[in-house]
Amino acid sequence: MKFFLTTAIDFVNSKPHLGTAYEKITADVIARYRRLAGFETHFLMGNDEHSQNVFKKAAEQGKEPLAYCDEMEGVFRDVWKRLDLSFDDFIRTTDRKRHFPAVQKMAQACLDNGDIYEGAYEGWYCEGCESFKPEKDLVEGLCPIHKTKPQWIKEKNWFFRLSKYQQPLLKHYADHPSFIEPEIRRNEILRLVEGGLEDISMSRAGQSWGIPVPFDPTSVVYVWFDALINYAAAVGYAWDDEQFAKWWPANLHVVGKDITRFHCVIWPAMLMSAGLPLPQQVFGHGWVYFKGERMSKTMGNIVDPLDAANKFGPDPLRLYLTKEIPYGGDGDFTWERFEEKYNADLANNLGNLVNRVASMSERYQQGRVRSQATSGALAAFADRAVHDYRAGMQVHALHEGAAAAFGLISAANNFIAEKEPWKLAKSPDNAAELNGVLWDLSEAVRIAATLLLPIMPASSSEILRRLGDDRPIRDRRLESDASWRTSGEKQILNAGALWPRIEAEKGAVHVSEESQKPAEPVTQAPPPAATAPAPAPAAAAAAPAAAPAAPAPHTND
RNA sequence: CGCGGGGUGGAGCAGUCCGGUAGCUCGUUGGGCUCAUAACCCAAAGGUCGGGGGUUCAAAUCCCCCCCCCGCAACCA
Repeated sequence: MKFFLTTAIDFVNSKPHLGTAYEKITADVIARYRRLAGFETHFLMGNDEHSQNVFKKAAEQGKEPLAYCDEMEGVFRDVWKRLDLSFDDFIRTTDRKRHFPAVQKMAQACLDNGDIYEGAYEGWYCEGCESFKPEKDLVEGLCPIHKTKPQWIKEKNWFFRLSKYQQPLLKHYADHPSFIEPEIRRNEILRLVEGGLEDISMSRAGQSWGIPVPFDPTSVVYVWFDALINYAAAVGYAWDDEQFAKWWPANLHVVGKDITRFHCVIWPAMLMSAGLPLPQQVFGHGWVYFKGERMSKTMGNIVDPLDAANKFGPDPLRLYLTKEIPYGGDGDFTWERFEEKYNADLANNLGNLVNRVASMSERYQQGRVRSQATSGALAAFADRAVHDYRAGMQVHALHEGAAAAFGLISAANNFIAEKEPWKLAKSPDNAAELNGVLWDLSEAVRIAATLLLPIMPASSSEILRRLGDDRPIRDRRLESDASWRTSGEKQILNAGALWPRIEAEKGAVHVSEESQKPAEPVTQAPPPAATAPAPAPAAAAAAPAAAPAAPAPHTND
């Protein structure tokens, strides 16, 4: 079984912020889950470069647009790498080998199918904004941003006959109820399409930055029409039929809720016109707000995901974003809450559990724990947790998957209190029972860590390593590794705290102060180490320690 | 009649589609334990589920009305 998923490609006129990272991280969790579940998985990400904003930004910096984009690719890849994203491919819309031919082929295919025609677009055009302004946005006839009078201009445009696809789209939605998820987005789109569709412009005249329209060299393909095609372009459309046949159609497009309409309306219509199969599903995730407010550059409240990743490794952030925000809905991020969850879930529960189990194993049995044939209540609990986890993850209820894993962790902590191994250790008569308790605990931890591999790859690998299993992530499978074992033995390593508590007087995570300031000219240097709290270096050290087990992007675990 | 999201114990949230003892995290209080990262376990206090009306044996959940909060120019997931 194959699974091909994508994220939206990003404009490169600014570096990724927490919201962008949220989409990539959750998509990565899905991708890693699919691999763990045994799917042959292809996870695509990329950059969207043919935007006038990108063009302008490059000009501002006195750079050639392409050179600027090359540079930004490095910036993006660096962030993604530090967040431990396991994408298999990264496409850029300036890719002349893959993307250009795909866009041109699809444009031609739509033309050949009679869905593209020449027309004129006219309206108020603001030169400062380089865009048309709807009448209602003008303030006393002037552009509200530039305070200048826009010109009424008429521009030759090629139009895509979107209106023709209203009924086919509605039929597709009806025939494929899970095409749009979650349900709320589906309802929005249904209503939108039921209200009627207008043809859309798919070209721009007189611009140089873009892909030439194959049947009109004086125009370039409009950035949205261009961008959507990346999904097909990446896997071979127009340049490798065999690869394309293997991966297309995509199983899942993960996108933000603001652009679901492009993916649920325009993109499927384009594919229908070009005679290609439609993706299986589009998932429109919600926004992550910062202290209840939308992150925006002008507000200056952009959170840099690397602020968290640099101090604690990517995993606490990955956990927060998947576990604390019901996937599909909006969520909120604050440093206080991040810290709270770090302490509760990682330091107090999972981390401490690993520590107690390892410590007792070492103290009582020199780290050697042998299997026992009979499995008790904890095993039954683990089975249920795995079941709940799969049920959640399969439908992208990532928060439920995470909760299931942590339910098992909690059960294990409970189990310790109930069995009181330290009492058993007082008499040799109880040796067998003690070993049994430790075995059960090590199994529960092993399974919980396995379930958490997609969410916290490096940390989970490290936990598994301490339990005597250092196989790479790519060799692990839910089927075999998330089931309770009744044979074998483990050599358990007691290696110290994975996540030292943040004992903050008002927060060790005080990069927050920086993040709240209005955006500054770009600081690409990591936050000053001097502000790091005492425990932080240890925490940071813990994750990197596991780094070798964490595959770099492109190596596809 | 603009659109959408939301209003659930002190804080932050889930549950609402498929009505039936209101659940989770944090915090508070009391107790337990000592393997562990002052962590862990148990118990308790704390809610008219925004307000009103309706349907029902039964409503946070379904129907109607009202109130309040947040987004809806652009960059932006």
